[in-house]
Amino acid sequence: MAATGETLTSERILEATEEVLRRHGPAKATVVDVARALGVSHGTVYRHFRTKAALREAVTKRWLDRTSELLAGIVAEDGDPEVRLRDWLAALFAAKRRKAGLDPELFATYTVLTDENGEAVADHVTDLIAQLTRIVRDGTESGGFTVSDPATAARAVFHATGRFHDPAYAREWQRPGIEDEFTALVDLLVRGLRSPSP
Amino acid sequence: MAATGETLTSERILEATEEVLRRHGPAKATVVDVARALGVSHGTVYRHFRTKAALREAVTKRWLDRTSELLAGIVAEDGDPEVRLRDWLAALFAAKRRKAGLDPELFATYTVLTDENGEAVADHVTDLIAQLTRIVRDGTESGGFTVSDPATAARAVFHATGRFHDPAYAREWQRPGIEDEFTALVDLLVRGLRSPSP
DNA sequence: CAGATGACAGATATTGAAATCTGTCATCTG
DNA sequence: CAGATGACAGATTTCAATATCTGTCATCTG
Repeated sequence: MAATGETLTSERILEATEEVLRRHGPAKATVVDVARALGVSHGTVYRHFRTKAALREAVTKRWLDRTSELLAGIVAEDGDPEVRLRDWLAALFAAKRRKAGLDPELFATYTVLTDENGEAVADHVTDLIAQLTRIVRDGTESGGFTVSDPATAARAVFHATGRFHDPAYAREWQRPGIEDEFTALVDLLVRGLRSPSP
Repeated sequence: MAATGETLTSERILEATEEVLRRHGPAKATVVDVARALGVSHGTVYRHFRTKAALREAVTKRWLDRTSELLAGIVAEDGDPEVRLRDWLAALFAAKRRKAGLDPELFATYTVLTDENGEAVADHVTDLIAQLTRIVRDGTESGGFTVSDPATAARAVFHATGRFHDPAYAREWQRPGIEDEFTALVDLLVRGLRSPSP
């Protein structure tokens, strides 16, 4: 019997799971904990998610999607593609750095989750590169950028800036001078995109 | 009493330590193992290295230095800086990828060692960026590159290519298409370095 | 009868006692 | 006496017993 009067939805299970992960961390968060938090038996949770791994993957996807949505707004703007590219990269860096700085434990928890859900991360990366591709293509069509293959260039830009968005580098995001390094790299990449063909 | 007639040098201890690490892996390699491999008591090893951590750090440095020396050869060549830059980056990628592919366990062992010796790695990175800076400066002076600060640009290039030399990405180095990604990124960076000032 | 339950088997994690290792140092040896 | 040794204390790791968890399913309930 549920402790609240609300219907038990997958959505509510995901919220409870996030809370349990926040409280106990990724190593100790169990399906039993999630069920207890919801006031149901753990068998009920398994009615909505086939396995614990599937539940954790769903939580991971939700988390990644929040970032995607934030950045999609910048892609949709109209304005100078170069400015949008810089804004997009800066927003990605800022979002990650903010999360890592604000609640390092929670960030570490999600880093564990992303490490164990390679496919969800790959999808997310595909999504982000598609967003970047759109900006680069806009820049190519409006004449600011001179790349032959926007998708390839976008992929290169994404991976080149990994140091500023890959959680593996989170430790470095607190260091002084990191902002300047970010700016120097983005400047170099933008110069490369604008450069007259070789 | 040593099993061989040779004098016990720090060098011989380092060689034995590498062998023990290769055989037992980073988690199980002990100072006692190293002493046994040399036919001496473990107290003797402590006469040459104050702690186990210092011993492992020395092994790590040796390993990193081998890569530095390899690349220093390319820096010293004379020839088109753009070509040297491409060669240098390709050599770094190839060396890492070769090691990771040839003996994944040993590579994993050294990845653990580098993870626990942040300072040695930082020195190594400083060294590599200094090498890159020399190439970029040459390119600037001979007119091929147009950057205002070669050291900053070199740092940006190094970090931009992290995906192709940071052991954290070793898994991706086996994937098809990785060569093309590498080429696309290096092309973009070189275009950025050559680009007329903004 | 749709949805929830909790007992259950096998897998995984925790725990605490025993074994091993690290680092020191008084002693030994060539 | 420079260099090596091995006994030792405290720290760390191993191992096996114990507890908890995951995932299933026969049963229950509104």
